[in-house]
Amino acid sequence: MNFAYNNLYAESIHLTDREVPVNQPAVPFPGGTGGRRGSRAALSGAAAKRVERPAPLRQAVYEALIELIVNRTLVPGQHLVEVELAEYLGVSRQPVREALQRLQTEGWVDLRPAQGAFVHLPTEEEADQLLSVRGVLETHSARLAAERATPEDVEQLWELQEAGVAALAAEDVEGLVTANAALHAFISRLSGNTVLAEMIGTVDRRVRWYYTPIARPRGNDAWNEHAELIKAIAEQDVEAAGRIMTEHTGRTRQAYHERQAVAES
Amino acid sequence: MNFAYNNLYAESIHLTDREVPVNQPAVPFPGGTGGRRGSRAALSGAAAKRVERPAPLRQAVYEALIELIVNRTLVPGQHLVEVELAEYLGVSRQPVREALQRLQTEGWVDLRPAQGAFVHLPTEEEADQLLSVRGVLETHSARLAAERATPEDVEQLWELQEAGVAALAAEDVEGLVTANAALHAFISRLSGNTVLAEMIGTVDRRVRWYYTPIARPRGNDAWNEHAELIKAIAEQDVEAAGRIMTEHTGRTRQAYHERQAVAES
DNA sequence: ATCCGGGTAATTGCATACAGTATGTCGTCT
DNA sequence: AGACGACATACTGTATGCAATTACCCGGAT
Repeated sequence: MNFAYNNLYAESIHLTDREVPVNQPAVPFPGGTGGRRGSRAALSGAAAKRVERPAPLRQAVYEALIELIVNRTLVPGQHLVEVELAEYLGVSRQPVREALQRLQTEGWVDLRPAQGAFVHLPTEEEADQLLSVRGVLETHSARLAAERATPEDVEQLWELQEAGVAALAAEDVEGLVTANAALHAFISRLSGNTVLAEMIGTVDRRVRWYYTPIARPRGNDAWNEHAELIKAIAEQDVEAAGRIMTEHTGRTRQAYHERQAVAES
Repeated sequence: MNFAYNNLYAESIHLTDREVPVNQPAVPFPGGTGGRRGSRAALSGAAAKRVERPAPLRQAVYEALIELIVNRTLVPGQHLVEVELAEYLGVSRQPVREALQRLQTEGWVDLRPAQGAFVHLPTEEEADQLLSVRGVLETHSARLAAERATPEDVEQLWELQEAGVAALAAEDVEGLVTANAALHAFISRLSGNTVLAEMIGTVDRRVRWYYTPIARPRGNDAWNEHAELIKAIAEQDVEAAGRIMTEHTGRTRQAYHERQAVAES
């Protein structure tokens, strides 16, 4: 049953965040085990992306598990048995455990001592709180983006907007979600605040997990609001950008609850 | 050299966040390995805290490492060799590795594939960004707290305030930092948003790491601002609470930079 | 002298083995 | 029949072993 081994590499080796493969600018640190790193002056300018590091298995496992959770193969509340995951992914328990550690701190699974990992089971209250936090972070990011966006950035924003509208017209739910994520991610990057952008990244990913089911009906309004937002950013209108983003995320939050209400009836 | 083994248990077994030792309300999950849990009707009402779970070593290691980082035993940029840490803490490499995973996602260390863990080396820019995000989160939390605080809560706030002022008078830097953390943590809990509170918790802890050196000079003003903030919360004045917190965190941020400027001269 | 090369030591990454703990089941006693 | 208790099983937690990669060191060539 370990067909997935290849799959794993073929599919999810886009080592996105974290796990920095770069070598730091050789800072001479005080304590340390002993300076083992020599200084190599040249080549410092070009931001050359080091190719093909031996991407650790834990990274691949981590991403594979998120994928399995998001697409509901692993359902909330499910007990994740380490050896099962390991066999399924064709690795040993070790990288699985390391991935689980990371998944825990990011809220995807809960680790119960001596009992193991369980796919996180979000309550409606928690989802609401997450959406609330998301609103605050996104608003801040929108304001900063409005301050700093260049015309080229705005150009890119419009392109992302078009992609989203196209997906909307094509009823491409998958594409819609992706486009939405891309737009918000780009704005967060425009903010120039890396810490903020990373935080939004993880929060949004979780939001998307809870929220995917309602992406469709909200689509129309959402992308109109996106257009408004881009306009505000283009005009560097900080207040407007912040206000629109607050409303935008607020409506998303509301849509979530309405959908919940329907789902329970 | 493994005297630290006892230390480790004696000192840092206050399993704070995460690692939920509670047994969930027995949700019947669809997939799962198979329902192994029986239902026990009685005793369900009383919220009895299950005592003394076998706290995993990784948890203790995690906390020990944070302590070592915060108190500068492990200096930023330092290469953390797994077997050294393991020997020092009196455990094997395994729990160390798991702790490092978690430390990475929370920004304490950087993991470079095939090279190991390095204590995170914060740039001034990053510290600024973190302080910026902190301001936003804390402001949100202050507003929510103002909405919901009961007179009893306000009472507690004043007690925390007194503790801080006392530490200030006694020139107790350690106590000052602790009191400050306690006050902010309490407010974040008052917000009623658990997700927000947790996020503030981790952000604040990192801020404290960067910021501890300047806690003293800023102390006086900070605690005056705290008093203002509590007043606003007591009057349930949401706008004022938010504004004061924004200013408060903004000043902290400014103080950080001024201190940096001094340090570099 | 500097740059390039091979060789060596050190360290990570992964796998496996063992021990401890919790759960489920069956039998027995009241 | 219900409840308690011992046994068996499954899974996690921890330790150890092995292979692969990396960084360092030193000698030789340019």
